[in-house]
Amino acid sequence: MAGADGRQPTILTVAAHAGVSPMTVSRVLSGQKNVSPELSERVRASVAELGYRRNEQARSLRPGQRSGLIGVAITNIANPYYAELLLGADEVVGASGRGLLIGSTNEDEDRESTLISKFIGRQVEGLIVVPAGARRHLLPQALGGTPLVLASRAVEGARADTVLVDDIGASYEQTAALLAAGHRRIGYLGTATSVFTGLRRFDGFRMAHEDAGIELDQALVFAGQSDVQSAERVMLDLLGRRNPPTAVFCANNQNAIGAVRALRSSTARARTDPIHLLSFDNFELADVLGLPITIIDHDARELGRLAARMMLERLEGTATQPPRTVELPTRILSFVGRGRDIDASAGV
Amino acid sequence: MAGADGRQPTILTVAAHAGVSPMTVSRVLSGQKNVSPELSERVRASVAELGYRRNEQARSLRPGQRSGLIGVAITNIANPYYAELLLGADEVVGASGRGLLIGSTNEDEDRESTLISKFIGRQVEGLIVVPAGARRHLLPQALGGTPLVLASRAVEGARADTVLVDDIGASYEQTAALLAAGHRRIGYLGTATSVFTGLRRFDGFRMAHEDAGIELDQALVFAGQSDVQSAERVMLDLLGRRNPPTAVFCANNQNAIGAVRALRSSTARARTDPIHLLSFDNFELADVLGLPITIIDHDARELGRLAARMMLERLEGTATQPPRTVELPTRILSFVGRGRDIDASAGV
DNA sequence: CTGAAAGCGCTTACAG
DNA sequence: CTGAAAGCGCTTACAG
Repeated sequence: MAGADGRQPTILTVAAHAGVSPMTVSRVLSGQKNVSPELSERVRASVAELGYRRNEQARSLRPGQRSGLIGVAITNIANPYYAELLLGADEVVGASGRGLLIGSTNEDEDRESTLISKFIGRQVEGLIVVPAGARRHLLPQALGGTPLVLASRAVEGARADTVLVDDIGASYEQTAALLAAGHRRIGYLGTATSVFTGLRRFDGFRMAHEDAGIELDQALVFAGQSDVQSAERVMLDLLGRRNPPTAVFCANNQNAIGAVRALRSSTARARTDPIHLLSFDNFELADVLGLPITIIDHDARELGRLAARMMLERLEGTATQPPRTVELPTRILSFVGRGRDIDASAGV
Repeated sequence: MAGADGRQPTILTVAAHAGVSPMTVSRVLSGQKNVSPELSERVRASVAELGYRRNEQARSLRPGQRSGLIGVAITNIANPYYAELLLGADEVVGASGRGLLIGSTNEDEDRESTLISKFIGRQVEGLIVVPAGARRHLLPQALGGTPLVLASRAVEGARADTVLVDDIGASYEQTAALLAAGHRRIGYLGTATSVFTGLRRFDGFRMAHEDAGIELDQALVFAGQSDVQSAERVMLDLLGRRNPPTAVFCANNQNAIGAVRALRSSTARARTDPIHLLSFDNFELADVLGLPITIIDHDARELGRLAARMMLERLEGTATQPPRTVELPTRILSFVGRGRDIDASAGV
């Protein structure tokens, strides 16, 4: 409740109301022991009556005090994958009593740079970033000592704990499985290889071909789609060819959804031979589409939790070792065509 | 870059480095005119060299200065609907130079109350909330003058600009359309009617029945599912009955997805007569499922933008009128069964 | 155009 | 157990 003058009550207002010094109020608020029960009770009553809330900005100004803020910069908040990641980070950070300052970078490095600069200006204790690129603003000298945790994508030269997904391994193994099953023409739909995960997933795809001694047909490779619409267009192109692929590796959820849309479009449905989809990332309803799909699933929320935990360990001084890189394992889900499959087999 | 003592540079560090007073540095930083070009240039050089960043917490401590923070409390960040809303708010708030402090309430009123209290302690300029309930902590006397914008759901007694979706109207009209098309047994899958949107959407459903003089079969009404799994279970129950409904109104995306899952499960697919789905909220791949679906679509990102704009208008003093309530219109998408329908008809 | 003084709301020593 | 003094990093008057 605001005072009669319309201003928020301060620690002085409370002190005057309770008839004690500001220090006593401060001690009660921070839960210190050395306050007599009577004064403590009087302060508490005044706080409640005045609707006083401690000004965290003022508190954190004193040296040794922390802002209680973690800055999170994400390439696209509205992508369900990153929304899950954010929720996981929120869980862990919130439980530590801290708050989350967020911003969507829209895969724009300049926006990311500005955002991070603002976060630091707001005295965040640490930064969790899904980096749009690998530029100067993420290097140690630009961060001025603010701890950094990178999620999903690594940045060369950054001094940062990094949480990755087993992109290369899972892509390699599942591509190898398709090749072993006899597929010889496998299409590739992914983001640009300038994106860290894009490159890694393509590398797994490429290496599986090399190791199997099967030449990769560059005419079937499309690396450059970051949204559903462009993925759908590219897939329709593939489907319309005289000699279309028998399987398609979709390197993220947006590409997979685009591929599904193309497959279910009227013209494509006339096809008789089913195309096997391999999707890196799970997506809603994948298991009930009636299409043969293999999903490389991983827990985005857990990735967010893990990133936040690594951050907290740094902040609480538990982690004094050099930056670590952790790879989250993946889980394989297989759905054969027509109807819903209950028997999703777990692997890796 | 940190100074030699490992501490961040302050305005004093910069002043000493540039050989000017702190005030001159402050003037340059805030872009004031009354500084000679020479000094201004020297200050800028020192700022760059020292890697100085203004401490926003300290700056905002002075009366008349604003924190530049907006607090956003959302029931579930990972729901794609709210993730979109958040992105819309981020767009508008970010463009105003402010930052977003966020938290997921998980539909828990206590968590919401704590979160809002923390936001206010951090001196947010305003609050954007998708309220989990309608308790004291959202009433004017609890907010101490912090402006509040409510999104998706209204709260009685709150002094807040409110952005709603046309829940009642759209539910009414589309239910009426189903009844006019001859449906007499329409199932209902929704969240609890204690949730604001849950009640409004059910009201539209109920009133359409009343006005059409058709009795609503309570045995077909399930209001209490807020996640996909429970919606799927309830839908399977409905489908397993001797006399199942011919259409089902799903009052949000989670219930619709659950319904789709149930419809596509092996046993249910054996059915010959298709069940028409009416979904309040769009969801990914709805148009390519090959099921007869009517979608009541609305733009969550625009809802987020609108909420943020209303907040900014309050903050910038443009809006001095009493709180407003705005209803966002909906758009109707119709997909008939089997295959993908290009001809989505727009309406309302 | 430039700067010395005071104070925003809080907490850290230090004194009793 | 309690409180007066000083200062965190900045900006608002006020003085030159």
